[in-house]
Amino acid sequence: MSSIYQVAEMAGVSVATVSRVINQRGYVSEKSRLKVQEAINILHYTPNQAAQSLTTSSTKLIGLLVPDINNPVFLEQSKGINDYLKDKGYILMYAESGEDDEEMSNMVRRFLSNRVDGIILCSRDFTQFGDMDAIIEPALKNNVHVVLNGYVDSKFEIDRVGFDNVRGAYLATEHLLKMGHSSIALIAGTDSTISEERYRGYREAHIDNHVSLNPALVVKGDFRQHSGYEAMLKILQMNPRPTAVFAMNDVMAIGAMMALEDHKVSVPDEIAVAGFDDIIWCSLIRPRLTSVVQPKYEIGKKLAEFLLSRMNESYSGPGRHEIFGSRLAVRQSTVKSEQQ
Amino acid sequence: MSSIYQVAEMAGVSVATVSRVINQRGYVSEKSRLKVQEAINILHYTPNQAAQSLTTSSTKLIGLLVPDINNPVFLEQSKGINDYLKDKGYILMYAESGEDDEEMSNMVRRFLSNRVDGIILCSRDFTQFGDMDAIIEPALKNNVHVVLNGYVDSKFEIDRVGFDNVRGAYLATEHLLKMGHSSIALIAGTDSTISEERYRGYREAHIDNHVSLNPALVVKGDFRQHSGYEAMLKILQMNPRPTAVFAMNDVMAIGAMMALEDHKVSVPDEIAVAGFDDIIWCSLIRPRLTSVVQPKYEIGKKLAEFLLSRMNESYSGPGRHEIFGSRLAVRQSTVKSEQQ
DNA sequence: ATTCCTTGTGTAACATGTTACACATTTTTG
DNA sequence: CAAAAATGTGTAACATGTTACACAAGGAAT
Repeated sequence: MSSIYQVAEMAGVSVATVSRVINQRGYVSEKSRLKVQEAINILHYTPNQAAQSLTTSSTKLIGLLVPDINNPVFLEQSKGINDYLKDKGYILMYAESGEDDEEMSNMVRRFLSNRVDGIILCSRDFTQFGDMDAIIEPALKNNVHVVLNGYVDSKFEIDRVGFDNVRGAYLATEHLLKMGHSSIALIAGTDSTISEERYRGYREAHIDNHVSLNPALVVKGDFRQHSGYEAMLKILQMNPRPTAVFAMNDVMAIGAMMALEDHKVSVPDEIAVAGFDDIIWCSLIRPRLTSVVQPKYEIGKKLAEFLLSRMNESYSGPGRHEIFGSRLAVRQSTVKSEQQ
Repeated sequence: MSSIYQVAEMAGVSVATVSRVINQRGYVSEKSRLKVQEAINILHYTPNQAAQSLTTSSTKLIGLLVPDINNPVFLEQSKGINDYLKDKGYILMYAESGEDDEEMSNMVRRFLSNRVDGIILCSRDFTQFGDMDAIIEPALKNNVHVVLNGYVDSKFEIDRVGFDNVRGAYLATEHLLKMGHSSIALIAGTDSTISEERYRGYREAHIDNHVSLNPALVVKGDFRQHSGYEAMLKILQMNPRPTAVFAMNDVMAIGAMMALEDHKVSVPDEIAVAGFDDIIWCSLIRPRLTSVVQPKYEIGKKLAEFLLSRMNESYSGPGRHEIFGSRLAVRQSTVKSEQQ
């Protein structure tokens, strides 16, 4: 790898001059500039970011930690983050962490070691981490800002971007109730704030519409497709059988629909299904899946925006918490053909 | 950010000793080790990768350039790459480049600037780039190895991982012919080696099965969903109307199926549809889409493997070219119900 | 007792870039 | 024309690690 010294030597100038040419700063004569430029081309020289960041103490690197790159929700969020950061000259260091304290901590350390300028942490739920503060403390103590997508109780002033889960679940449940269903099974996710909030929406919609809640209708899943499938098998055994199902995320809803397909139960005529997240698969599957729309892309952008404003110190107050609102996308899976 | 000097001072030893503790190299007394460890904990110290890589000239960073993170094909490939690299201590720098010379070149430069240890370039087709060699030359000239997924003519000794497109297209076409279709429309992709090869498979299957080729049955798309939709509209206008369609990738096949759905043409009874890539969506859509299985995950792993073997110099011969074989996943979209 | 390992630690050079400061020219101003 | 300002360039210090080499001290071998 060629260094600035080699360029300087070839161009017959000092390293300071080369540096000035590259960074377009200070005075450089046209003649010197040309000679330097030529040397750079011949040597295919690129400044070493590592060395650069030693002096500037900025790497233009942002660490992004997501639980699962394959999950369409995080994928689209990442896209929002990337789009916002890209033209500001930042580049992402992606890492996948599963949902596990240990690994998360390691990746944060790895990011710090790479002296990222900031860190974005995404999770389905941070409450599961024993001590989230312990994970982010090393970053904060070293003046690297962190923003989160999700929920945490933290003693630090952290910016968070969230989503109105209560309202979203409320909308989906209300819609099902309005479609005439009075017995709506719920496929829940793992114990977490998200699950709690979505449950609360489900509950409140029942109360507001004067429909009694039946705890027996709640089946626990784990946010993954297979658990949706299994949950639906249990629901099919129920007597009387519910006429609608609300799953706490789309992936489980799709698993549920597959179970219904395998058992030749028609959707939505025999059982209506609604999901949450509005991932792209909702429009692919037939019948198309009714789902709560989460502005994933915008959430990603907002995360990036929060982070950048912290980094360039245009904001440094208490932790901000932006909550994005909900909308329901009504599709075939909840609307009987004769009602269309 | 704390540095090794601060740790050394706090522990009352020299920086060399701290370095030895961190890298577990050389002799360090237990007493010193403990003092250093404690200082590290108190300061939340992490070695600066940038400074580290100055001396070791290794960053443990691998640059990965994909045209579109949202495309399931590249996503799964990335997963394969990431899984292989992760436990070897490497971390990925993802970048998305669209399919454009300029941007690609920039990102490679950016990677070099970050002194990545190696670069993986993915593309649907490299032949579209005027001068691929110009893009990778800066890397190679600086001793940074590059591996590619796809096709290129290069004067350099580059490892490539490809896929047997001819055979894949052959299998899909043959399958359709065997199902009794003699008029098979082809939804082609953009001009590229991939398209050419997939066309060749389509052609050869016809010849081997003594079915005459009809150029009028070929409709051009661009590998994207919408173009598949449009192409199918044209196919529906044909007279006589073909009874089967083979799309050069799944995304277009799915677009085509949506067009058929909108026009109430039943799949596979009136028109059979087959795609290429076997993305996850094939099993989501109804009827499930018959598709050529590309071992995307394995391709990703192989890319990473090739790169690493170059990097640690366990291989340094001429450019290798591994071609993965094909298999057809026959699903509902090509098999009429009474034949099942 | 003398020589030779083994263990433990520090000093200083080096990796690559940025930049404050010094110095030399030119050009402009009064 | 002298003084002041603008332009152009180099030297050296610094950012943060790694590591070769020097030096000490304690035992073991001769």
